[in-house]
Parts: sequence; C-alpha cells; structure tokens
Amino acid sequence: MGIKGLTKLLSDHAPGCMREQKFESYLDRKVAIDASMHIYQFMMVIGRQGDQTLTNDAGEVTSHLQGMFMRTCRMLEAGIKPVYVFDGKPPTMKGGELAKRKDKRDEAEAALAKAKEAGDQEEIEKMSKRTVRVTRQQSQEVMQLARLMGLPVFEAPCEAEASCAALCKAGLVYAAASEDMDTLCFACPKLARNLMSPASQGKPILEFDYEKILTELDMTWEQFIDVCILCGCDYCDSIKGVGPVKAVSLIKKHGNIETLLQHLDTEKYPVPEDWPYKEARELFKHPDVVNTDGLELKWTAPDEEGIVAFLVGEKQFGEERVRNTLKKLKAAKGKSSQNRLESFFGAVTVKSSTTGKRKE
DNA sequence: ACTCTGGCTCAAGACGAA
DNA sequence: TTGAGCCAGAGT
DNA sequence: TTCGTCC
Repeated sequence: MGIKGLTKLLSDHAPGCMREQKFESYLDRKVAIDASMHIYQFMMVIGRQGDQTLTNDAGEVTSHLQGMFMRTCRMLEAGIKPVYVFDGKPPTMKGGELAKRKDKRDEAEAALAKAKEAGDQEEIEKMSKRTVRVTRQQSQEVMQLARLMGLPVFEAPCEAEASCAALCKAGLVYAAASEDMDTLCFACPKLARNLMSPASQGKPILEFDYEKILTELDMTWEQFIDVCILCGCDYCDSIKGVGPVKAVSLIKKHGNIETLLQHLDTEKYPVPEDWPYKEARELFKHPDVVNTDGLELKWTAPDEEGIVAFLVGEKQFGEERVRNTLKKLKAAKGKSSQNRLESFFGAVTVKSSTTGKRKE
C-alpha cells in the first residue's frame, strides 16, 4: 500500500513539509483515523501462538477488540479526540490488486493446512499470519465499541483514507493519522504518522504539511499526483526504470503524464500496455467520500455499563481489567483541562529524558 | 556517477508482574 | 501481510 | 527492562 519511496522523496525534495511534533501537542486535538488498518494489525499480532488467537468460548476472535479498546483508551487518556473511519467498498481499480492478494491468501491457506499436518510450528505461524482477514462482523464490532466509548464513527463509501482526508479538508479534524502516504494524494492538509508509537517506541509524531509539499516541490496538486502515480501506487502499475527521482524530474520538465509520454523514449522505458493512469488520477482527485456538509463531530463520555456488557458479557473480557482501564480514563479527564492550561501558559516543562510517565 | 531494482534484514500491541 | 533500511547488480 | 498474558 501507499506510494513507493514517497517519504524519502519528500525528505529530499521538500524537507520543510515534515515536522516532528511532541505527543503532548496533540492534547485536545481531533484526528481522523483509518480504523481498518489498525484492526488488521491487531488481528495479525495480538495474542497469537501458532494459529491460535484470542477468542471467546464461541470461538469468535477478540484480538481486534482487545487492541482497539486499549489503543482508544490510550488516545483518550492522552487527550486526543479520535474519529474512526472504516473502509467501504474498494474501488474497482483495485480489483487486480485485490485478486492478487486473494490468490496469495488461498495459497497460504493450502500451505497452512500442509504445515499443520507436518506439525511444522514455524510454518504454521507464518502461514496463519498470511491468512488473516478482517470480516465485516469484526469491523462492526469495533464500530460498536467505538460508539460505546463515545467517539464519532463513519463508514466511508469507499477508501477510508480518502474520507479521513475529506474530514481534514473540511476543518473538522486537525489531521489524518495514518501510516499510509496515499492520504496526501487526496490533498489532506495534514498527515500525522507515528501517532500511536510513543508508548511502545518513543518515536516522535511526524507531521506532513500538504501545502508545503506543493510549495517546495513547486507543483500543482495534479502534478504531485502524477509523480505519485509514476512512483507506484495501488491503482495501477508504474513504468519500469522510472522511480521517485525520474518521476520528479520528468514531471517538472513536462508538466504532466500526457506530455511526458510524448517525449519518453519508450524503447528504454516501456509503458505498461493498458495503463489506466488517468483513472488513477481521477480516484485521487475526486474520491467517493463521506459528506461533510453541516457535519458536526461530537465526543461523549464512555458508556461504562454498555462497554462491560459488550466486552465482558459477550466477549468474555476480564471485568476487573475493563473497569480498571475505564477508571484510568476518568482520572485522566480532570488532568486534561489542567494540562491545557499549563500549555496555554507555556508552563509545560517537557523533559523527555525519560519519556514522561507523569507522576503525581 | 546516478538511478532503479530486487535481494535481504527487521519489527510489527499493550499491559503489568516480576 | 506492510515499511524501511541496506547492499549488491544492472542499465542509463 | 523482560516476558508472559490478554480471550
């Protein structure tokens, strides 16, 4: 997923668009998050031993809920206001890509069965990761949880990233939080990476400023999109032999892909036959997104009993664990306003020698 | 010398008890 | 699976 | 900090 080499391209050609941010600076900020990506990761990683994952007695997987519950609490505790956006139907352009993935999954499933027979633990582990799939029901369970926790939730008509960008463009959120650089192709004013890393790794948040990208590259939105298509995106192939560096210089020289094609030595650089770059461009320019007209985002207090009924009652989470986590959340609420005052008066002494777990 | 490719590596969540 | 970083090799 | 557990 994403645009190949875009991070490096930007740090070379438009370094000013990247800014490191302190985690603390996201206090009270609203961010749009592509929930599907997170769910997928959790399914992949949480609680797996061999082909086992976390499940309730009915055999329903619960890794995604465990992960999202904890992560959402962490964000709220940190004073961040997340909006979750879920993927809708993938664009038909992605069909080829998706079919490929399905083939691979089928292959992996066969390999998994074989590995089980042979009792090859390592192989079982590897293959079962490859067969991970997020079902419709699992997405809906996460939506249910998010609503119980008082967050705004959206089901995007198409790709979640595009709708995150739309929310940001409409000024409803400060940034889209994503690891996926595609988001910038949708002209998302701000992209925040590593938003959730501080706890586990201490990486700072990395912000990308869309306007600065265009300014420093000295390009229009269309030209930037063309560069991304040439680098390689999800929607279509790219030209062999043309990578990030040539993409930039070619677009600078010719202005767009159409003109570029007229001057390109197609002996050296064979253009893929049936190359739908125009359609790809169109998907970036006019994606199908949630309607933001008159939209208002509201955050409400978590419904503790509702959460307990769902996670403990249906999914067999430990009640004490769930209630404790929610208690911490409540405790953090009071601090939020205090921290805001402190930062307002510039009184925050951020000593990041030890990545501050605040003590009272 | 520069650029792109394709090979390889790595890690990937979060908590709390010890 | 993804990405990022690194290093070899090949093409320009 | 590391490691086992979360369901």
